[in-house]
Amino acid sequence: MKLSKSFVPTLKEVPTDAVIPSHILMLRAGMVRMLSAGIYSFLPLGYKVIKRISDIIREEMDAIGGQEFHLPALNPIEIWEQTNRVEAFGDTMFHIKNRDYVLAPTHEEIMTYHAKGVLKSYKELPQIWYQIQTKFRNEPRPRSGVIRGRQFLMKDAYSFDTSFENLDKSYELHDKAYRAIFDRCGINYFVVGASSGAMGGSKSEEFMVKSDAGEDTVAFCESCKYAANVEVATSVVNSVARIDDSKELFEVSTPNIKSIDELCGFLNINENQTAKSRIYIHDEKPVLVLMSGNDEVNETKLESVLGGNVRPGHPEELKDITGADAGSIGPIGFKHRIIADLRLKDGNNLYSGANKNDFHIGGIDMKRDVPNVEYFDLRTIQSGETCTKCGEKLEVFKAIELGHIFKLGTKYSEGLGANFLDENGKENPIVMGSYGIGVERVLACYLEQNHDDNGIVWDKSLAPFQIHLMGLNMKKDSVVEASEKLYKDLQAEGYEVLFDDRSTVQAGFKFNEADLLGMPVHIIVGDKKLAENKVEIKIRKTGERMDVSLDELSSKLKELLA
RNA sequence: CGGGGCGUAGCGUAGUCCGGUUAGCGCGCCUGCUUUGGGAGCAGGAGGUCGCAGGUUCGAAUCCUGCCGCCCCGACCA
Repeated sequence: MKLSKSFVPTLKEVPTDAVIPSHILMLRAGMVRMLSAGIYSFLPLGYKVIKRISDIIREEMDAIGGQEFHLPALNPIEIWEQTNRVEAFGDTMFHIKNRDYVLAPTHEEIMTYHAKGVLKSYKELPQIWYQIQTKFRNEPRPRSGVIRGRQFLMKDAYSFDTSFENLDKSYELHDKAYRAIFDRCGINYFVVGASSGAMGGSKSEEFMVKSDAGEDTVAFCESCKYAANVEVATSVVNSVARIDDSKELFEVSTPNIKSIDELCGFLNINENQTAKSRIYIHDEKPVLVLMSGNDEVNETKLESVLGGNVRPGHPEELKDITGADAGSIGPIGFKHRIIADLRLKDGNNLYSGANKNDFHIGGIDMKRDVPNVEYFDLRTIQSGETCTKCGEKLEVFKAIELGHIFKLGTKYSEGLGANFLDENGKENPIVMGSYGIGVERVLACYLEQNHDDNGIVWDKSLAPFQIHLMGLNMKKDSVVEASEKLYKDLQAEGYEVLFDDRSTVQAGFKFNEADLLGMPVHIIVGDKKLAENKVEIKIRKTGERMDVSLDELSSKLKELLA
């Protein structure tokens, strides 16, 4: 592709709306342009990379027996009503105004619809069906460029099996395929066991990339590769020590003391001598949750302990329930259910709120004074805590979810009546799995991980072009002649070449733009070296440069781009 | 949906508090000449409903009201 005739609108300056590196680079390298919040047009260079990623996905999906579909984005709303997902998605689903259609946010229903009545016999299973298409979700807040958009490209696959045992096999196939895909894309990722949530599946794994732009928070152990969403992550934590001499309860005046830090400062005590109280509402009834010191309540853990949704009590409610405002609430005299984090188990000589504003109570003995308390793991773990698997330090950080594989079970086959006949002629719902990859996210994550101050650093697997050929002074006939010939020859050898043949820009401009666009190998044709029958090669990733004679160029490139 | 910020030429911005020339600057773009190995120089030029709609005023980018859009934090995230 000749740059003089191409639409690659690069930017020298950073657009103000872009914050994270991948977004900035996609805009600066002329790969995408925004149409509206969370809605992006892919320009030729960006779309070329999207096609590379899609091709890798396609190859690996086909390798496990996947069959590619092309499905409608416009769906009759009735199908979605059969699985109650119009309600489940709520405002996240786009609705068409002048006909009863919705824009598909995913395709479980549609794939199952096609399986229904067609996959009738156990002899026809298993099947793996997939598609790589645009999905639509009315995200309340699109962000981070292409990472969270209102429309986005997704590869989603669905497996159809006769049993949960066979589903395990399909699941394993996808697990392998996903690792192959992300490896080939050059992504540095890790796999997190996730809770399967409301989808009713038994197992689920997320493929994640560490990034401050991520929306998930995960705990990761570098040493043993333990990884878990912080919502469910555990760590080795010592419980507060029990002291031999258990004091009596006593009340202390603590004017204007609200936080644990203030309390510790005021009384000159340690954080682990305190028990923080949080009031949650569950089933319309208050529950007092006691945490040690500044430990944060993990609401996901709390919900799984209590069963069902919880919400923090409103400030107005707190006074009604406890007689005090937040900051002075405690277990002594509290009339409703009390649960506490495991760290507090059987602790004594603790300080907590007195359920009276500006007072705290000391000398609390959990065994003696809070006899009905129940203990659970309720804390949100923190970076630096000890891994329960190997004893090394855990790291907690933000991550982007690139892919998700999970075992759906029969929710959709039952909802839509997709059944098959087994060996005994008995009708059973098809057992399904669901497997997604955010295609643009692969691109964004790659860029997050592969750039330097000058721009993108493409690996040959995703690079839009393998070679960036530059004719430095295109007003000199020798340079024009030599670079044009190279352009043709290299293409004839099977390389994809971006040729900066512009006569209007200077050498320095071409170098900087080449660094921004980031093709793996740059070939620089200048008149001085050409006089010696040589050109210069630059490796983008290392910055290494070498002079190569035209005779040896072909073999050198084979070596570099093998 | 809550909190914060922003909206002036393709991009980046000054001017807005305190209303008053023809809305300024850098990059980019067009023409010409020069230059040609790390984002060139000189000269000339094009390009603006100052987000939109009302209002106040002799006069509004600037003040007031409403709306729209974008970014960040939070809520949300099958």
